[in-house]
Amino acid sequence: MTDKQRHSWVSIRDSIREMILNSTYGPGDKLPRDEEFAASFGCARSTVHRAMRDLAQSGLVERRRKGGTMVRRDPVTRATLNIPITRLEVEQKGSTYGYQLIRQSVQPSSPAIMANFALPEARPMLRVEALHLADSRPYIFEDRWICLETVPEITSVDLTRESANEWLVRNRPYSRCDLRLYARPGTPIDSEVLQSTPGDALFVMERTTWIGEAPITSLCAVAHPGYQLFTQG
Amino acid sequence: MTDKQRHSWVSIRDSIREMILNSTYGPGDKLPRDEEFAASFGCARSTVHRAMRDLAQSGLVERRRKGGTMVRRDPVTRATLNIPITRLEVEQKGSTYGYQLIRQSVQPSSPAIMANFALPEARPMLRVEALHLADSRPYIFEDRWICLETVPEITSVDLTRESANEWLVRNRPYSRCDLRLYARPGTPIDSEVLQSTPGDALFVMERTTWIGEAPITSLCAVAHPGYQLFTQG
DNA sequence: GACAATAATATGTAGCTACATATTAATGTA
DNA sequence: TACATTAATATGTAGCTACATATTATTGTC
Repeated sequence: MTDKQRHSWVSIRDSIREMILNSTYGPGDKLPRDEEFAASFGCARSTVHRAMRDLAQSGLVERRRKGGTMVRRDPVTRATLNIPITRLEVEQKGSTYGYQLIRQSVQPSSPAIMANFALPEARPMLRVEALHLADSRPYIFEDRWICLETVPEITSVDLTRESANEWLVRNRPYSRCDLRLYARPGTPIDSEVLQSTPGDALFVMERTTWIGEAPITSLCAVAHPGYQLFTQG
Repeated sequence: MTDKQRHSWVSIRDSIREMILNSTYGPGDKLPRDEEFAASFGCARSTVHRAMRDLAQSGLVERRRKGGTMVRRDPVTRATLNIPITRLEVEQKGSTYGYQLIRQSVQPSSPAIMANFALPEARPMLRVEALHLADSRPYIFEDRWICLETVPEITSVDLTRESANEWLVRNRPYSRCDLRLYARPGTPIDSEVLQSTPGDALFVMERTTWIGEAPITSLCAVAHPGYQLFTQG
């Protein structure tokens, strides 16, 4: 009974997950308290806690203080996307990276950008349009807005040499990042910049970041036709 | 000096992150050992460990036993996608969900599917083509292959009533999930099923799952024009 | 009965110890 | 020198205690 072998939190997690999946506990059910699980498994509460944290993070259960742990009624697939700096993404594929600043200007934030940041009123921003190249061919076109109040130093960065993407990633952490992915047909402007056919299906990534409540940057990145985004475990 | 206030792992994490970002420690640098950080912060090693785990998971640092902790040379943006069951996604938007089985047949896995699973040879699979509807309008069309060796029970499920999506999520856990996202122009077949214009830009999600080494399902989900995928914190 | 104050409860966190594990560095031997 | 053995080291995990925090249930008062 009280075998003194040590149980890893991974095995405890898998046991609990197994129980949920073979319907010992169904969707919406309340699971036993951590302590009870610990007693039944013959391990410490901290080990069960570690396992439960993992299950909660992966979306299988939901935990609330005092409320206990419940099996989520609506299981979700959680996938982690790794979005590297574009230069590294290109180089990792064995291609030569190129970068081209197209336009740069100070503007009040557009309504769309204000919406992304949920700002009630316009703020002065630096708008940077730039093209990333792989082997001299257009790879990703980005239209980026940088909040000058949050990142005043950006004005003294030479964006013809270093991409705003890279500078921000290396110099500005963010505490929140919203991502939106969709497809849209290429406009004539797209096709000019990306050297693609108008009407082609283009993959678009919109990314908005904050540090605390302060907006940092919001960008719309349009990839060349054929671009794919992967998950990686 | 030795103030006995307790430090939360979150504040420790933020302090370390701050140091990395203001270049106290630069990309590629080796960070002090956990114990040293603990001593300098005046907290326990376990607290530093907790903080470090979080930084490692978010992609800012990399840890190796004995090797120590290093600031990643190539910071990545890690975003977690929540992919709910399609029915719930539709209902959450306040729309009425509909489901329609289009075709279903047992086939040996196609080369493309074998590639997704990295299978050396074909296996018998159930291919299910189905349409998810929102307010009676096409929402997502999915072309799914289910491995019959791993999921033999699927043959006894009435897929005209319950979607394979839902049944699998509720009954088959997976240990690995590969995701691929891209845009492609709609074919005449797409436009027929999705009632869209041929050549329209369509958002495609390919998802392949395994339990252990055993393949479960691989599917290609094509969304209606205008579909967007979000992250959620 | 309505509502505020209080107690009970389950998870969350911090700190400690001890040991496991992976990897590098040092050492010994042919 | 080459190679296997051993030691050293930093992170990873398990177990314990104590306390914090959020939320629910209970109780008391009007």
